[in-house]
Amino acid sequence: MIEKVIKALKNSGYRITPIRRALFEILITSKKPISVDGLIRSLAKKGMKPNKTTIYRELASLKTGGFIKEVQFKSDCRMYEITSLGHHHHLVCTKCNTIEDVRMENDMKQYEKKIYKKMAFKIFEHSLEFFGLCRKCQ
Amino acid sequence: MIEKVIKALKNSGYRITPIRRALFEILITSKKPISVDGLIRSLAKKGMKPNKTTIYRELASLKTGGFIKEVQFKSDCRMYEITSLGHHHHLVCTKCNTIEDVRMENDMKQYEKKIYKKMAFKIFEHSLEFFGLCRKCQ
DNA sequence: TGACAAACGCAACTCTGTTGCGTTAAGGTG
DNA sequence: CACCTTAACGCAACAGAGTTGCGTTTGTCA
Repeated sequence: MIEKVIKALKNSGYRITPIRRALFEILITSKKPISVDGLIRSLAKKGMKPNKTTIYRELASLKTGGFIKEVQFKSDCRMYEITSLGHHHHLVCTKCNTIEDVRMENDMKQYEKKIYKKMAFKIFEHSLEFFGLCRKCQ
Repeated sequence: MIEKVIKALKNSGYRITPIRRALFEILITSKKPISVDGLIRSLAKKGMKPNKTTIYRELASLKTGGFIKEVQFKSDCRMYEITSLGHHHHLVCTKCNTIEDVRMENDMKQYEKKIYKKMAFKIFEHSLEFFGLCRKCQ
């Protein structure tokens, strides 16, 4: 998995630096959106203390490259996740803050068609987040 | 419309100050989410130059009172809209930045039931935004 | 192994939003 | 209508996320 991504990065002209590799390891094993703060702390656990500027620039670069995706939840916290996980939606537990993924694309396509017919609005992308209580917190 | 809201505010113990009244006039006539910056500029057009602290506190207070709702789109910009418009979703044009509303609650209820059955996640709230091109920008 | 540009670190900065505190004024009471 | 209480307000200082400029380091390719 990681080697596949590394290869894709190389093909896109990215250099494989220790930080970049570690960053992808974290994003891949995390499997759910992670904040800049979370990334920096995960990197610290690997013994790396990169400057925050580096992280921000890295995320911006990888985002324009299409390798990662920015997700916005309530309040502040911008979060990032790997795009290779495919498009999906999030279940955010308002109690323990864990995030689960859900997939239900076919249904959403229906919506988008309906909206285009009704309002002539051409949709390219959407973001859908659910807030509630996870199994454990109910 | 505005008088109805004013009455509801009074009933909830809010005082009716010039700024607060103007704020609701703006939110009502806007009919779509508006940013803090947008609010301050709209107030300026009415000849009011309130301190930004006032606006932030006002929005926080009205939010906990349930009179307004915070909406998060891509990137930064927190936006606010009146709750009396009812729950709905947004069509954000990525070219001209205009925002339209869509309503399709029944369908979403179906989703939430499906998710509960499948994943035992109890949903209380969701946010759904579509990004694309509006009729004019296509 | 040397050259070049991408990647990096550092410091200073910008922008959004917050906090503390003293002042003003909305609205209820006599 | 005058008075009183406290919500609402303004100001200044602050906090945190993210950005910019610039000089240095390092990955990669010839």
